[in-house]
Amino acid sequence: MPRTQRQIQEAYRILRAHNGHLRWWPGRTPLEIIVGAILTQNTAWTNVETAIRSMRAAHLLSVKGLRETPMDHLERAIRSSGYFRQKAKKLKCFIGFLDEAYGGSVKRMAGAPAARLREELLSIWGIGPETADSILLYAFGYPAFVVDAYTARVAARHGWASEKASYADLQNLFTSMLPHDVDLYNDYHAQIVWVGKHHCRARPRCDGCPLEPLLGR
DNA sequence: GACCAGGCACATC
DNA sequence: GATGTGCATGGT
Repeated sequence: MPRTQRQIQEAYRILRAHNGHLRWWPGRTPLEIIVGAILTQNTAWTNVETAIRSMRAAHLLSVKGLRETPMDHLERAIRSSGYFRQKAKKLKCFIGFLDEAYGGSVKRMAGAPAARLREELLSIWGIGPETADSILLYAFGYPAFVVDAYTARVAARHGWASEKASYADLQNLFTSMLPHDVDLYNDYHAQIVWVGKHHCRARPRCDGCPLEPLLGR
């Protein structure tokens, strides 16, 4: 087996043994996961948690609530998540699509084929590849491997990909090296975020990183 | 007070 | 296709 494939598989074994299954996504319903996926764009999750609590208190965590609430009210509720005017618009755009294409039913949407869903999600203003794949994987349970800034960093640090690899490059890398398994994709992404937060930052703290033994091999 | 955080759209070359 | 910029809050 090639070095890169061996390392990508070994990295998961190490992280899984270190952390156990991380049980992502931290959201109660598919709609809440979709909302979280939009709110966490380039934003610390702690800020998103505050926004979600505030939305719940204001009864905005439902299709009806999101559809009917005035823009300024929604903006106030999600203020803590940053870019709140943009994100309020993004949430409204998603609900607009959901109403138009699936009669406002998340459950009906979840039944559509994955390839069609990805195209549709990407056509919605404010939803790019990472958000689309997060929704496919964590809200709808399709095997979409999620790539984020941490994925790029970890892959570059370990020599699995070039530093300027595109989103599609990185996604192809992992999906070609791993079994196509929803539960594996779910946890692998969560584990990469864990490594990113604790070790593989812009200024990496490789000392004590469970993946340190892989470096230089 | 800089720097960073589970991106994306848009303008410009 | 690659590169630059605006969007905004809250923690370190």
